[in-house]
Amino acid sequence: MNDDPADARTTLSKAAAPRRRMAFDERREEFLTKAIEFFAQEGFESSTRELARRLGVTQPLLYRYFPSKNDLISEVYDAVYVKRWREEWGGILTDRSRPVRARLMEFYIAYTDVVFHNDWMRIFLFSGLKGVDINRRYMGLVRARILEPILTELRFEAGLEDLVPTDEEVEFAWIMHGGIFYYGVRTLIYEASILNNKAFVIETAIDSFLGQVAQVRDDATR
Amino acid sequence: MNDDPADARTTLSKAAAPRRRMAFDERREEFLTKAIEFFAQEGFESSTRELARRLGVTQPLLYRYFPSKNDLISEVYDAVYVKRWREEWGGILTDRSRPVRARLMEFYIAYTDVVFHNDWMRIFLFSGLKGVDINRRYMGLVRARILEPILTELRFEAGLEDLVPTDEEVEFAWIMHGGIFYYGVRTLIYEASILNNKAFVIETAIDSFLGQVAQVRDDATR
DNA sequence: ATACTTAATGATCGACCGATAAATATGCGC
DNA sequence: GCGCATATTTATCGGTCGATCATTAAGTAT
Repeated sequence: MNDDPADARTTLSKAAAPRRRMAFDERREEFLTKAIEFFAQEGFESSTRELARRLGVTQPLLYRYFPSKNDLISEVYDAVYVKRWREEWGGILTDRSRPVRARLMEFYIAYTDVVFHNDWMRIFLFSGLKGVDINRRYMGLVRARILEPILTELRFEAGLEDLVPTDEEVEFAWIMHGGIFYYGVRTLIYEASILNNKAFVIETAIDSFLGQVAQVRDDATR
Repeated sequence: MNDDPADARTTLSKAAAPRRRMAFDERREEFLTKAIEFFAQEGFESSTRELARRLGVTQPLLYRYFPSKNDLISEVYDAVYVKRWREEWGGILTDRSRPVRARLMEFYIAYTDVVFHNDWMRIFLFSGLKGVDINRRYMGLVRARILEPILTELRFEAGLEDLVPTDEEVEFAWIMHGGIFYYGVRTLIYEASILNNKAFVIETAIDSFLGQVAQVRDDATR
């Protein structure tokens, strides 16, 4: 339909796009930001040509900023998994001046404020299916920095001496976490949630968890 | 390394593979079964050439059995989503001669016996990310045939007259379902589960749900 | 205004993709 | 054992992919 090679940047406008010359760091940032959005939407199998088209630049330009497509993807992982992790989350969970329930509520509201976004969710699922190592590491982080601290705080609040949770407790905490996470999947990926009420889901998931956690603890340590 | 075109079927053996002539229906079945496994592992973006290589046949042969790659993928969806759904699941949940808790246990054991397989899980996640329509329909099926019946049976067991669950109850049932489902994801996709104890997870998820469902019901209908 | 640095483009390579058509050979009915 | 229907292969087409390299032009310093 349009074979004009000078028109490679935009398929719509016939006129050659003006060549905008940007500072290196600024351009690189722009590429990475758009790459997150692009790969989240289309998956990592999508082409660098399509990404360049959306950026309004030619495809070889990407290779001046990232040595290969895989390197770009690695930076996407890093920007999503590592850079969006909030160190203050740990502080919310371990603040013993407040009841654990209130801490859990505040934490999960804050956590899902970061995680319940289309690009975060989709990149998490895409990379999980690709069997990427960083994905497994992220699961370990959730366990060590979120679930185990929660269970330790609950043991402390219950007046127990041994603050180290059992595997059964951790698995049970994963069920709560998974229930909340899967609400995000249903809402953002499958667009199949009923209530648009994140706070309700978090609150009931937490209360359901808190109502049963002592039982799980006693059964395991019996 | 090996450019011999007569060697297209297998990259390892130098000797030309014997041309095995199979009955149409049998061959078609073989292709479909292997395609489920293949696309589950590698994703739907993977090539028909690679699939043919794993089948030990040439790539054009696939096109005598399926008109296009997309048609083959559609049959994969059908084989996984539709054909593996068990009609008897509904009967388990609505058998009022038994307590709901026992029915829930039996159902989720049976359900996860089907769903907690690598190919089912991965195809579900892959197709969900592709935004395939059949995926959303499946979620509707889970709600209508599993979650709503469960909540209706619980309302009946509680002696309520109105057996129609509220949106809040359905959302809460999704949390339990998601908690169980996400255990399968952790185990099969991320290989990051702690306990290899499906029954424990199902039991605690159900008890955690049952312990809170009356509260959710009362809050919503208040 | 001119020169220089380098951001950005144009052209292209070899590999791989889905799909089609012609050639081949396998196994069954007779 | 022979002939034939058709399962299977070989060859190939047009298109797309990641990546490289030579060329062009935008902005800045002088």
